[in-house]
Amino acid sequence: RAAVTRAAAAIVSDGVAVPSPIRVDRPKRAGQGDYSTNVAMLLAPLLKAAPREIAERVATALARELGAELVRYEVAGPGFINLFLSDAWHRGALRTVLDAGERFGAGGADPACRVLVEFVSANPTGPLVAASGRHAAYGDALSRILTHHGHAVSREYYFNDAGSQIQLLGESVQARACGDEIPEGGYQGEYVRDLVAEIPGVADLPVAEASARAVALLLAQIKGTLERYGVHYDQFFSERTLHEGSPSYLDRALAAVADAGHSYEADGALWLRTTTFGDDKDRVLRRSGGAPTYFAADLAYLLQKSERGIELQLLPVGSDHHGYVARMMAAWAALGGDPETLELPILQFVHLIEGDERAAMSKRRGDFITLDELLDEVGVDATRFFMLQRSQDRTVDLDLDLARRESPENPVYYVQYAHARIVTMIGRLAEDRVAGALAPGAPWGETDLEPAERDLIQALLAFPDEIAEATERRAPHRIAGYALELAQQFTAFYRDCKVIGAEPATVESFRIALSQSARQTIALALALLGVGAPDSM
RNA sequence: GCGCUCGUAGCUCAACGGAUAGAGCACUUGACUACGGAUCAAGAGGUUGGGGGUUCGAAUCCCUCCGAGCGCACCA
Repeated sequence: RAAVTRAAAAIVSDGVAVPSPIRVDRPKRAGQGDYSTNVAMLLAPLLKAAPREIAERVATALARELGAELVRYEVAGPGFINLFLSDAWHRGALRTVLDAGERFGAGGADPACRVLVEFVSANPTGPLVAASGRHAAYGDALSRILTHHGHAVSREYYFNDAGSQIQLLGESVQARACGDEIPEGGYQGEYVRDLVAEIPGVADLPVAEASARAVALLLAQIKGTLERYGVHYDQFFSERTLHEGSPSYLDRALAAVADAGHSYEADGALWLRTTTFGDDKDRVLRRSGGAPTYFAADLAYLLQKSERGIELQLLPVGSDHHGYVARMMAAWAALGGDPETLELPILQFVHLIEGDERAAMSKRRGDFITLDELLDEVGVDATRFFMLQRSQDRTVDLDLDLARRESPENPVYYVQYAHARIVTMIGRLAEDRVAGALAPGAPWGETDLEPAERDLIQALLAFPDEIAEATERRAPHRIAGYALELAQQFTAFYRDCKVIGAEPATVESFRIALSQSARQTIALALALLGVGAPDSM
């Protein structure tokens, strides 16, 4: 890509900027070269010349740039330049992959910045439900990808430990303990009974105390589930702390929006004029009864985060909360925040399907499948991969009967199998034989490469672009798709090219190195998804 | 009614301005004395919901219609 950019710059006159998103892609169809670029078609309007004529000029300049590495080129279609690269170029490329090691594809962020990913953040009024598995897998994988890309990422879980829902939880537990009817809108799940057993004398405690004890127990349970799922947080942030101190963050946030003239009193309540910033209607900050709303705490939390020097906040929310996006963006703007630094990706629903039935899920009714139950049945790796393989803006239908059968429906097994197979194969070789094959400057032969070898190298080289794409689109599913494609490319290579015993020994060395690079990159991609790369299955 | 998101192979989805729209599952046919058959090869399967526009080029961007999901509290 750098060579193409230089070649383009060489043919434009001074002062003309080369258009920035120059594409250098692997063509979908065979016979269209190893790589293909659209640069001539981008330059055509600027240079006021026919794309194919420009393509010839760029290609001539490119041939000088690349020397013998460019075997030939052709100008095709409306003005694509198809590039055919030498085997030596491919071998050199493999060397860079191998030498990069675990850092392959890393550090592309420019500029690198401090990012906060706040995800799941389910209130501790019950166990995590299966659908939370999507949020947990998404936030965690996104964090891993952003980190690999070079950003400094912290992960946070914001939990509500104050307010009406929490009081309702305490009342529900006490009602259950006394055998009374659960209050209107209260929590009815079996886990409420468990809480009664775990909090001795709960019926006689003050409600606030009962609530606090229940929250502590449920939060510990949630943390345990997340640990099991392989999701680690840097901080669990308590809403209550935003109300504490004098002045509290809540006080300061309210003062900040008041000073900026964005809040007003009406009907006895305090309102934030979110309509100034594109929201449908203004929102209440403090109720006429005097109690702050949850939204007011959101403002306080935004203020608290902005004081930590965070440069980008990512706050994935469920599609049922999408109405939240406009008001959060408005809140951020009212506090003087830069709209570029707050993003709320929307995650579509997970539907659990059992037989023909769509399982309804309600925490309050206690009618739900927990994430722990899902993990018991399906396992961590398969659950994570399933949750991550689809774009976040698609709903996921999770068929429990299918998942229980460990059917090949979930391609995670295919990817893991490819990894295990490489480990076993390389394990058959003596350690010094492998070390020799991988060593810097090891001879890898000069015979013609097989098509499968070139394809596999090109698949490996696509990884850094996939990281960049997944980062920009906040789209971990790109990595899941990549892992699958890479595993398929390796399997095709493995079918066509014998590794152990290949003649001459330099070819064997090269194929050992290629296999090792594939193993390393499959493991890396799976690691970004939080999925294990087993040595055997 | 207003808003957000989504309509792509029989099913589940990918492709987010590039060439003749790709995978997996299911279906049909074939391959196990094999560096791991949890595999592989081949076949069949499409007016990208309809219409219009922008562009050298549109599944992708814009408009409109149709359909689906979800929102539209001084709850969270």
